Amino acid sequence: MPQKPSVPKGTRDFLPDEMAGRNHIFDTIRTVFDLYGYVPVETPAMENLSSLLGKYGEEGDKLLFRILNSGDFMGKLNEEDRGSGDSGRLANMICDRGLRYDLTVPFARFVVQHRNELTFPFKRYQIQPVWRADRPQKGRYREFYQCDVDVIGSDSLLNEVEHAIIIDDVFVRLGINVVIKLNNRKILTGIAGMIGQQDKLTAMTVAMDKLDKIGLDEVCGEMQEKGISPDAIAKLKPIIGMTGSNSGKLEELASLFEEDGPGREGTREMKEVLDMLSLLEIKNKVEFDVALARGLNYYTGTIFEVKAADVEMGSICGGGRYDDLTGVFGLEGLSGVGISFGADRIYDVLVQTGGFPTAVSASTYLMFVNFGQKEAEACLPLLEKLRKSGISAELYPDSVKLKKQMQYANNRNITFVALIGEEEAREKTVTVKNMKTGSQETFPQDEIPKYMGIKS
RNA sequence: GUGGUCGUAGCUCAGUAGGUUAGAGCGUCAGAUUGUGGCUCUGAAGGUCGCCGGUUCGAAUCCGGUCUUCCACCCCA
Repeated sequence: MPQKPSVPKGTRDFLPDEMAGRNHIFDTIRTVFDLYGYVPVETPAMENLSSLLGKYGEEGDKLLFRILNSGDFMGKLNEEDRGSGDSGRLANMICDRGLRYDLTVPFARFVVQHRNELTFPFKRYQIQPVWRADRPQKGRYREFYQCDVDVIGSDSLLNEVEHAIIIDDVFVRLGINVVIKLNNRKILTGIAGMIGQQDKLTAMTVAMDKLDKIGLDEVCGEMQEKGISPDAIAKLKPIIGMTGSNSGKLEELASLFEEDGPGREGTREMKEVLDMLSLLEIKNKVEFDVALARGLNYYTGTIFEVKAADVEMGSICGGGRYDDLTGVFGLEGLSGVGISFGADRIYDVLVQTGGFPTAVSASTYLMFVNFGQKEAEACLPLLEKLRKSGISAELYPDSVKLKKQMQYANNRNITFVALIGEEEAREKTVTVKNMKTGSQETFPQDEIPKYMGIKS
């Protein structure tokens, strides 16, 4: 009984044409990461659940893919656990591992584990898939690639500046216009304190983050629902609705905070980052946005979010500073900052903007037609010679009709087809046809590399 | 996780008052053209109409469930 083949919800296959586009993205990002002095690492697809749970907030825990233990895991449970019907509780007992949800938390684990083998500040990049049991939508997948760069073991705001430049550099190279939004968690903390709602910080920021989407009134409405007093909302409204230049907004904001509080510190940091950035030639728009919050709750300082300027898509890059992510793994006082590029969304953006380079994916440059065992054998030394000189070449594997072999070459965008039939084999010649122009010529086999050299 | 939506040939889609053999374009394959692709012409293959069940004499069509797609919420890359 043949079953209809399929892949799990939210996952995808990638065909060669798509891979060309994806590799273009990965190559560009990797080139930039290398250029700024970051080194690559990889970590396993699965982590111990204990490393993952509790790092992303309640929502994150729900979206973790859990891996069922091997062996007789049910036999080890007592009656009460087995029959409890509490699937959440049961899952915790029969799953010890899970698929990673992002690259930052595994990296924190990695840093603590290998601290004695690393040189700090440690600048690493990591390009690997992550998994989230989210409900799929446009630009939202259950398996997708993140491209992370992080510096760990340095408090300097130079790192934030560097990451902003990396963002700009990557998107300029990819030909995507973006808006780089910046904020600082300390500013948000300061605001919450100022309006007397420290305990409602999360509810406040979650609501504020929706400003772009639902507008000021709706944001205020949501905050009211979440139990923030009307008094506090009234104070908050002018802050959220603040407009003007980055420095103007910052100054206005700073004046509202008390001298030594986190709010003042946040504005000071933000100003420093923006001032340094103004010394550089950033092509994309950099915007200080008080309403930017970001969900992951381990961020403590600067936060980043990048959106495509010309396409409606969620954020295509995001990140921030986390002061104590390694603390939970037993290494205190190590601050890090990092950003993550979402390769799959970037791909979707490029598809929509038509931004992929037009060059067709390079495949074989020259193909030998197969006229039979003997003739094919005459091609082998030539194949070898071409490949050694860096020309990608292949021999059609089966001795089938010429028409079919030509069609194959045509479909695969192969530039040259070389024919060594009975006559050519006898005369030690080869006929090379240029598939783009349709012209062909016959010459001694020795001259193939020369011919290719001239033509390439 | 909540609400909605989609699913017909490899691809893009037609096809309902429920009624014989479910169609088109593109692609594929074969031939016209025995050593020459793209263009043209001719022909062919290819479908349990997502899956399971129900209503009916009869279901691609109506109903229920399920899976998938896409969308909103939630959250995020």
